[in-house]
Amino acid sequence: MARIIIDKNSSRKEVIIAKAASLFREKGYKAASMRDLAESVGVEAASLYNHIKSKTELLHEICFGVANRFMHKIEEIEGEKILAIEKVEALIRFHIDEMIHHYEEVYVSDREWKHLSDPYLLNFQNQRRMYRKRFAAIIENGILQKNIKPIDATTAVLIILHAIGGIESWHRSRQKISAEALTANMITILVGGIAVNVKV
Amino acid sequence: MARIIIDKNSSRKEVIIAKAASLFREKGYKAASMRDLAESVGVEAASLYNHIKSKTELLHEICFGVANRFMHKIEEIEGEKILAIEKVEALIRFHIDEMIHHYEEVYVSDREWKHLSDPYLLNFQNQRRMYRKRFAAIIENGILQKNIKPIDATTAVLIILHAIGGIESWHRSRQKISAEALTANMITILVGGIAVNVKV
DNA sequence: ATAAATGGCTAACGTGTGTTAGCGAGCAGA
DNA sequence: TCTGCTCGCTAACACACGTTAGCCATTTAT
Repeated sequence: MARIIIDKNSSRKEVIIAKAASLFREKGYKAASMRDLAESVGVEAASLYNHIKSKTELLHEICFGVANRFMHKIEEIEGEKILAIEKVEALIRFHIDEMIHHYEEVYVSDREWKHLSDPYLLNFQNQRRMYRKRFAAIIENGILQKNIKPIDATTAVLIILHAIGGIESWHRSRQKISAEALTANMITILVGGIAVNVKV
Repeated sequence: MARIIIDKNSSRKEVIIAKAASLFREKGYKAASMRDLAESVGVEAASLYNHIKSKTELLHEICFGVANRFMHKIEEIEGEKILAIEKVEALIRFHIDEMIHHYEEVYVSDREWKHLSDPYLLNFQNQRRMYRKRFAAIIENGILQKNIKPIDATTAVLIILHAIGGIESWHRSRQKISAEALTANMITILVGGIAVNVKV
C-alpha cells in the first residue's frame, strides 16, 4: 500500500495541490485528468478524494492562494512612504520573484482561472479587477508626482502584468540568463518605459 | 434542413473555423466541444464533419494561419532600409493591429497551440522559435547601431510579445480608450523602454 | 429533366472523464 | 494489546466527448 510521502511542514493535501499545479501548468486544467494527477502523486485516482473534495477545489486553492499573496503585498507597498515610481518597481520585483519561485501556481492562476465555477469565479474576477485598479492608482499618483510619464495607467498595468507573465518562456528555455540578470533587464525596460527620464 | 449561411468570399469551412476560433478563445480548446461549435454554427455536430476532418484540424488552421501572417510580415520588415528601432516599432504596430483586428485567432494561436498534435506541434514550436530569434536579431542590430539600449535581446522580445498579448484584457474591458490611443500608449512604453533616449 | 454531388439529419460507437461506494491494511493513542 | 481513524485499494457509475455510418433532401451540372 503506497502512501503519499509527506515532509514535516506540508500535509498530504498540500502535496496533491502542488502536483496539481504542476500538471495544470503543463497540460491545462481541462486536459489534465484526475488519473494523471493520481499517477504523478503515486496513488490511484479514487484515493485522492480522501484529501480533496473535487477537481475544482484544487483550482480554487491554487488561484486564491496566489491572489491573496498579491493582495497582501500591494497593501504593504501602498503603506510605504516612497515615491510612486519606487512603489511600481517594488511591485514589479515582487511579481518577477513570484513568477520565478512559485512558477507553477502563479502561471496556473494566471491562465486557468477561467475554469473556476461560479461563486468562486466571480470572486476571483473581482479581486483581479481590484488589484489592477490599485496598481493603476499608484501609477496615476506617479504621474501627478511627475516621476512617471503621462500615459494611460490602465494600459501601463496591462503591459506590465502581461510582460511579467511572459517569464514563463524564460522558465522553459533552460535559463540562459540568471534570475538576477532577467530581473535587471525587465526593470530596465519596464521601469525605463514608464519613468520620466531624469538621469541621461 | 438548416444550411450553413455563407457569404460570397468565405466557404462553409471558413465559417466553421471562424466560429471555432471564437469558441476556443472563450472556453479554451479542450473545454469547447464539437456540440458547442455545432450549436454556434447552427447545425448538428455530425454535420460539421462534411467540411472538416477533425477538431484538431480546426486548431491547425487557426494556428498556422496566424503564424504565416507573422512570418511574412517579419520578412517584409527585415528587407526594409530603416533603423533597427524603427523596424521594432513597425513590428510592434503590426502585432497590435493583428491583436485588435484578428483578436480571436491570434489569441487562440497564442494560448492554445499546446494542444496541437505531434507533426504539427513540433512544426509550430519551430516557427515560433525562429520568429523570436529573428525579432531578437533586429534588436541586437539596434544595440550595435546604438539606437537601442544594451539589454538582453531575448528578454526584450519576450516582454514585447507578452505585453501585446495582454491586449486581450483591453478587448474585454468595453474599450475604454480607442484603438489608436491604446497603440500610442503601448508604443510609448515599449519603444520608450528599449530605445536610447535621444530626445530628452 | 435527370444524374451527381453536396450537405444536412438521426443513431450509435467506444473511450475517457469526475466521482462514489465499500472494503481492508496499517498507524496512533488508550 | 485493543480500538478507531487515516488512507489506501478495486469496482463501478453516469455522463460527455470526438467521430462514423447510413440515409435523405436539396442544390448544381449536364
